[in-house]
Amino acid sequence: MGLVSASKVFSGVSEPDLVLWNSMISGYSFCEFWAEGLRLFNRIRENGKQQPDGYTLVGIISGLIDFSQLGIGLGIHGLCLKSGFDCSAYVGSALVSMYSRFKCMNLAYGVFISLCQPDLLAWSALITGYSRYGDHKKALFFYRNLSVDGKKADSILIASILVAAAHLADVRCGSEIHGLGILVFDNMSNRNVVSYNSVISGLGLHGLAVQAFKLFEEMIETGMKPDESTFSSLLCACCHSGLVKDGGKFSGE
DNA sequence: CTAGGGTTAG
Repeated sequence: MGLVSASKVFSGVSEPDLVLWNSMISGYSFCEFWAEGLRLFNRIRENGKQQPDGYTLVGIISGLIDFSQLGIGLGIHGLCLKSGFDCSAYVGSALVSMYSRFKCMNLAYGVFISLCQPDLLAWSALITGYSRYGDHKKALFFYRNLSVDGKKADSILIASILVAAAHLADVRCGSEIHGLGILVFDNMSNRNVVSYNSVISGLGLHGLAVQAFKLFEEMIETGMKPDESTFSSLLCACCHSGLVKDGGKFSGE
């Protein structure tokens, strides 16, 4: 709805400045009209009066959400590498994020290491990408490197870390990784139902049902309202620990 | 004056 109004206003401007172009492109991207954004991008270049800048590129890149748009993304990436465009750190992070969304982790990593000073968002995009790709081990590996780099994960990144830690039930390095998940969780200031659920499911997968129940009780005590995912995780914990009777307690819910 | 990362099970 807002997009329609925006494009009406935009089309009424005879000579939009770069900020206007960029805002419109971001608007299209945000509403998943990447092709419209790309059309504007090409119009800027055809006009020749302005050069797309970092904002323009980030706008386009962030609108590419599906693997089928990989070709477009590669093309934009190529343009970024060419001189004449202002490639800020934002653009690099946006590219890492885009390739992560496409599950092209080799490409994401390639962009990541080319950044001289990757910021928290670039780290976050990479780590989340590995997690989404199913490589939780690598996600946690890079999380460690982030700490080595002297950076501190914020609440957004922690959400991904917890998911990765919860999924990693590898017996050999399980306890270590699980410890990391717990450590992150313990240091969280603002836990919510999702973060509790993530850790409860992680504990369950590691066969630590007793700890999972303990956390569940803590959750209740703090006045948090467990949801279906909480109970699902608790049931899972019972399966992994052979606690059939305890599982029965939750089945009535 | 505009822009980039995230959230639960099997």
